[in-house]
Amino acid sequence: MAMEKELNDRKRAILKSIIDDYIQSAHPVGSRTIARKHELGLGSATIRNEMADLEELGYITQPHTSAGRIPSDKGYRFYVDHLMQIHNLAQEEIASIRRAMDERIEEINQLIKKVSVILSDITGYTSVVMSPQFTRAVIKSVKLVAVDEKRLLVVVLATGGIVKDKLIKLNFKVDEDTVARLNQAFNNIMANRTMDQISKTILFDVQKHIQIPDLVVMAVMDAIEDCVRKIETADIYLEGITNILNYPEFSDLIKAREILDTLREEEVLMTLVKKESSKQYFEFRIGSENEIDEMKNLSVITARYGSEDKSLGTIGVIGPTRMAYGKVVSSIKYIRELLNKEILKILGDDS
Amino acid sequence: MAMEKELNDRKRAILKSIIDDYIQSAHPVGSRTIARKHELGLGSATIRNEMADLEELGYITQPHTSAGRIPSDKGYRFYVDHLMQIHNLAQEEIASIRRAMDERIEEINQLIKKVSVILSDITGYTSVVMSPQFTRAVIKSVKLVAVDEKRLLVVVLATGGIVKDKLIKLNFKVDEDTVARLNQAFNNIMANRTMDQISKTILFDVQKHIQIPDLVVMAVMDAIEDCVRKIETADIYLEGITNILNYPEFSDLIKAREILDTLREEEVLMTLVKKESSKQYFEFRIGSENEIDEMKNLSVITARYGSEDKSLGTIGVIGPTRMAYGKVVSSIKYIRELLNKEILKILGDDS
DNA sequence: TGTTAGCACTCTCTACCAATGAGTGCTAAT
DNA sequence: ATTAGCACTCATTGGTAGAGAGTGCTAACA
Repeated sequence: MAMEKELNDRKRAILKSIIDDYIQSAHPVGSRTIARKHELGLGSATIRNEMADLEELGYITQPHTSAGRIPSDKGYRFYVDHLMQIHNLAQEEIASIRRAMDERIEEINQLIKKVSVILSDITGYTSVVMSPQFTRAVIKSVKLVAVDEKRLLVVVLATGGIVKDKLIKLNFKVDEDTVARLNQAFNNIMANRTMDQISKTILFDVQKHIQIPDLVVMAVMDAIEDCVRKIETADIYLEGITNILNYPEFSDLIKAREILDTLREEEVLMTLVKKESSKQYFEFRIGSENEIDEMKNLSVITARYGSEDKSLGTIGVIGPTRMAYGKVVSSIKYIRELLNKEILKILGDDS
Repeated sequence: MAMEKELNDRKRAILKSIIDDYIQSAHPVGSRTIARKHELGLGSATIRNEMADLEELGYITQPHTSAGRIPSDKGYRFYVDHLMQIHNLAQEEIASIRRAMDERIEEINQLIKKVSVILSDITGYTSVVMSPQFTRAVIKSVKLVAVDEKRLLVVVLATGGIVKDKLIKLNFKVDEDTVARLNQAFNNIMANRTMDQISKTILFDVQKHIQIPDLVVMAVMDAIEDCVRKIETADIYLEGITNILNYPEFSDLIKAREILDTLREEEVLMTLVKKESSKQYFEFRIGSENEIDEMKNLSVITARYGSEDKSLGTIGVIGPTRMAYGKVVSSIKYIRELLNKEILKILGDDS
């Protein structure tokens, strides 16, 4: 776009200095500070002129006449797109992540939760991680296990090696034979189908055929549907919400509480984490770019995880617009890799 | 104790007025306020004298010379033991609880979580609910289900109708026959035993006997142990932490954050929720009565739930010492009853 | 003898004001 | 084109005076 041509190298350097400084200090930064701390070989007056230009162009603003400048959302956007440096994680950070990931984790949701904790620990912001979502799961087989006279464990095995189960309680006693027949019947209907390929009418036929009370068949059917739903819907883990309170921009208790409450709403998280532009690997939503009003002065950075061709879920960080973007990006990158490896370990390498 | 005799009726009435007022207003309450708002038929000067006595006795304190009085922990303790009124829940509160509990819940941990949310909603404080804990669970039976060639679902059924399962991944392929033999063998060893009655040596014998690779047997054994551990340990649900930010006593961001962080630690919650004096049905820990330093100006109210003779877990509320004790007690009472009923529905009525 | 009105006193809180200082924009010199 | 210098702006800080709420004490009263 034209925007990129708007700024010559010197303006870019100055903008970068301002933002780097502001991210670190949280104070409006003035021309003198830039002239001193960052070695641009320019006097403060020159910088002052450039800053006036940058303000005119909308990259920075002045909270009041006699204060320094702070980046606008547009400024951050330019920073993220063109200026930001992504320095690698420090050796000790890597070590601490490895340490945290050390213990063997067998369940996928536990893994997601742990990753979420690590991400918020390492960045110091709030993390949000979505568990893998397997849309239109194909049922490989169904198993029914009689737990006791009146209870059945329904196990659904889907492609990709995913297993979900559910315990149901019946009003009737069912004998071994009945369970076996149910088992058979359900497998016949369901194997290699997705849930929406299974019409209730087929089910109805079977029901007549195997002579088992309607209620039992229905209960099992419901349980299976439930399992599939669990496979197909994603859980969201949010960690380190209280980190929000660390940042001066939220020192207003009322505001802070508002944000905390907003972040606790499942739907809000969903909109943060949903796959929007499927091309991009990383996605930045900076301040006012967020749809939700309460988040207009937060930034959200998300990335897809999963294999190259098939994204499984999203991993992300929420913080003030004045966020250490570079650091967060490198953290997410690194943790994303780890997560991918671990998921492979759990799900196995069969597709 | 002697303490009770220390206070004549008039002093009690005044103390009650002070505390009621302070709970509601959060401002130090002066003699004039009491004389006006509460109809005790006394002049402010009289009340002033009594207040001086109450302060001497340690029930109230003065933040500074020219301020009103606020209750001390000792004052709250007396209030809770002798003065507090437990008014029933308002009709509309009951309605809103019922509404929230309306949908059918099948899993016990979901139930606990929901109860926790309701409790924090209705009281406006933070709630903490412990899931049922079945100490020294007796295994009724074990079932192994071959999910696919290399994976086994281990299902443990314990008395009380509790079922837990775990999926394990083997390094070997196992055939139907092997699974059947494993199944048989484990049931022989484990049925009607608690975990600690099962020595590894017995297991070892079996292992030799049935001619199945050590690793497989071990893996299954581990999984069973894991299931039993899950049955025997309690989860804790904490809801409405951000409510903390609503109360002026925590308007200091640093303090607030400290408390939020403390409450996120599992061990802390454990000490709050552990069954201490097994006689008492309700338990109050007021301010300094708490062991943990960070909680010295919080109060915790807990109650046991479960049947008369056997307590299953704990349900409680955390708030500032200036808490609406009466309201919280009635809320917990009511919700406790609902919880008991729902648990019975889920676990069934067999012991 | 218990209760209360009155009063001097204490201490926090708020409003207001002046001084400080960081930062700017503009002008003139380099 | 750059920069030194200067007048100007405005948030922040510290200090002070006054208001207000509440107390303790004394003296009067039932």
